[in-house]
Amino acid sequence: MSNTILPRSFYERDTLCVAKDLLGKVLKFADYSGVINEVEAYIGQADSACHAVRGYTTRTAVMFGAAGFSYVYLIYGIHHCLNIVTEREGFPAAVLIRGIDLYRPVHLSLDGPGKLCKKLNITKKNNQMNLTQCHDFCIYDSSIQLEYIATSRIGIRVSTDKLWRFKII
DNA sequence: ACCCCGATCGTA
DNA sequence: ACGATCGGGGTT
Repeated sequence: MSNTILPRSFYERDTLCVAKDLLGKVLKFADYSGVINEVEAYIGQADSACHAVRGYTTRTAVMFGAAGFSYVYLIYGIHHCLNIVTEREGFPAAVLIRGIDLYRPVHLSLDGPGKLCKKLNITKKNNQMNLTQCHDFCIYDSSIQLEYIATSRIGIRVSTDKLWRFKII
């Protein structure tokens, strides 16, 4: 398993490429490590499902910022969701981490962005953190190459023609 | 100051 | 397939 932290240049690319490439990579947060197995892409103001569709606001500011930063928000008043900002500065986009196979400190399949954040104790306090410079919160490179499927995004009632959810099979 | 609704989850 | 749930983003 690689110990190389994915650099800014990894995230500062086309969001669909970043999303697919994140499959099989290792999410590290505090004492937790797990292999990413499901993600979704949210891309720019032309994507009506993207939070930034209505432009620059307090909440979406981080999506307009530098790639490789976390975007954590509360959904349904209950669940937190973890995203990683992508693309160049000024272009709002991110990849939602929907599932990981946790292998440290315990083996556990975490399917669903809310469950994932709850188990790892990721909340808004972890919003806007730089994932490219610290071993406490980052994503490690990996040579794992796996097949995946592309589907429409979960819980989204618009743009269902966009197959921007990617899941390892 | 307040209204509205959602990038979910668990149960059926 | 569907309803519970409620914090906070966006607008007044």
